[in-house]
Amino acid sequence: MPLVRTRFSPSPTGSLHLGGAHTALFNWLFARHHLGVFILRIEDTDRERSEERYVQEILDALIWLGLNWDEGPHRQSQRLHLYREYIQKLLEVGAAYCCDCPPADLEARRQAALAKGEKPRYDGHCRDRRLKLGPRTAVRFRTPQTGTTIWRDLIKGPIAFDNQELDDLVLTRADGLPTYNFAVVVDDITMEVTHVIRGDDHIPNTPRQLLIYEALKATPPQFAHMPLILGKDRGKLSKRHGALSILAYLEMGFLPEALVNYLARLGWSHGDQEIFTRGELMQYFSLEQVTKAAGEFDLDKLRWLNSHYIKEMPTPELARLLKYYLAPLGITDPDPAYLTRVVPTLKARSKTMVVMAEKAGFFFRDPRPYDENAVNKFLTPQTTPMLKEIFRRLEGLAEVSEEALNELFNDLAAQTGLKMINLAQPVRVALTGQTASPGLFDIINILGKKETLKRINNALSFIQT
RNA sequence: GGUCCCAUCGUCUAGCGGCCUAGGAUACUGCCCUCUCACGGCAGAGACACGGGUUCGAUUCCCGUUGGGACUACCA
Repeated sequence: MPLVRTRFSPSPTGSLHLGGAHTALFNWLFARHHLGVFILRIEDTDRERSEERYVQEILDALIWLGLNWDEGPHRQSQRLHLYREYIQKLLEVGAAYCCDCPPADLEARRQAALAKGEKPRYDGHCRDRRLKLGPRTAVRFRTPQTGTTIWRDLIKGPIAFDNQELDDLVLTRADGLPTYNFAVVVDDITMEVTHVIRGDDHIPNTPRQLLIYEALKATPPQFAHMPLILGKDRGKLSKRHGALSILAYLEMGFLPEALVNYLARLGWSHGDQEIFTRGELMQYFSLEQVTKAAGEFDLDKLRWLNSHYIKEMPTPELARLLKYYLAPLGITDPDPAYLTRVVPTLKARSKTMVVMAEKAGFFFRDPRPYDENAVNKFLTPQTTPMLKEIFRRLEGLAEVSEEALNELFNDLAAQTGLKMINLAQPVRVALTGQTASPGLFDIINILGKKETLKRINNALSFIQT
C-alpha cells in the first residue's frame, strides 16, 4: 500500500473550471511526487443538480490536462450501501439521531433567529426525541457541545474551532441520500485517503468531518487547504475572467502544458523558477511551498506561458494542432507539408493557437479585402512603379530563395535609393493584406513565385480602380 | 452579524531574525536588433497595509487595527 493516496472529487453540477483544475493538479502532483495513488471520485449525491454530461466533460478536461487517475472514477451514487452501513454505526453508538423537522420549519426558525440577531443554527429540536429511522426522517450528527476541534493543516498550520460553534448537521437526508460532509468522510475512510488537499473554502467543514471521524473511531487523513483563485480585483472568478470550463481554454488556443504550468505556479513556487516540465513539477512539488494567500487569475501570464510552450513545441506537432484551429476559419484539409513550412514563421508571433490560425489565413487564401489603413499607406499610385519593377524582377528570378530575394531587394534599394522598408511594405500588403506579418522573404518562399506574382498583380489592378 | 482563513511591486511570487540598497517572473515604459509585427537582448519604473510590542537587530516572531476572502443549507 503506497504511503500517499490523494483524491479529486468534483461534483458534476457544472464543468471543470480553473479552481477545480487547480485542486486536481495539486492532488495529482502530490500523489505523483510521493509515488502514491491519485483517485478520482464523482460526488453526485445531489440528484437535483448533477448531470451526466458534466461527468464526461470533467473527465475530458482532466485527460486534456494530462492528470491521469489511478483509481476510479468512483461514484457516490453507487456507494449508497456504504453510507447506510456507516449511518447505522453512528446511530448505534448514539453519535447521530433522527430528525423529522420539516425543512420549511427549519428555514422559518433560522430566519427568526437571524432576526433576533442570533446564530442561524439548528436548535436541537429532535436531539433527544429518540425518533426511529423512518422513511421521512433525516439523520443528524450529535455534535459535542463543548471542547475544541483542532488540526494541523499542512498548508495553513494549526486551526482550531470551538465545537459550540458547530450545530447538528444533517448526515442523511429524508430521502436517504448522504450529504456532502458525511459522504466525504465515509469515502475517504473506505478509499483509505491519506491526504485531503482541497480549496480553503472547505476549512469550516473540516471540524465537522473530524468529529465524524472521531465518532467512527477512524483515523482522519491529513488536511491541506490550498488558496483559492480569485478573479480580477480580488473578486470571485467571473465568467469574464476565468470561471470558464477548462475546455474553453482549449478552444481559446491554449496548450495544456501552459495551463498546467500556470496553475502550478499559482499558489506554489520553487525558488525563482517559472517554467517547469511535467517531470520537474512532479519532482519538486511540495505542500510546504504552497502559499497561504489567495491569488488572482492573470490571463496575461497564462498567455506568456502559452507563447513559450508554442515556441517550444516541435513544428510537426504544432502543424497538426494548427489544423484544428484553422477549420473554424473555413480552412479545411490544408496540405501537411505546406503547413509545416507555415508554422515556423508564426511560432514567435502567436500567444495562442487561435491567434496563430488567424495570422496564417493569408497563406491559404487571397488576402483581399486588404486592410484599409494598409491600403491608404502603401497601395497608392505612387507605389505602382516600384511594385511593377519588383514584379518584373521577381518574374525574372530563376530560383526563389532567401539569398536570391535578399539580393534582389538589396539591389533594388541601392539602385533606387529607397529604403528597404519602402520596398517591403507595399509588397507585404499585396501578399498578406496587412502591414504586419512574418518576414517577407519567408512569405514569398512559402507562397511560391507564381502565387506571389499573382498577388502583386492583383494589388496593381486594385490600385488602378 | 458570527466563526474561520489571509496580507511583499498592478499581478504571480522569493524571503523561513542580520545575506535586503527587498530578488525573480509577468504586465508596463525606453533603447538595441530589424523589411513590418513579433521573438530576443539591455535598461527603467514599481512592494514589505498600519500601530504597538519581543529582540542588539524585524519583511520575517507576538498582539491589535484596517483591509480582503471563505463559510454560515436535508448544495458540494
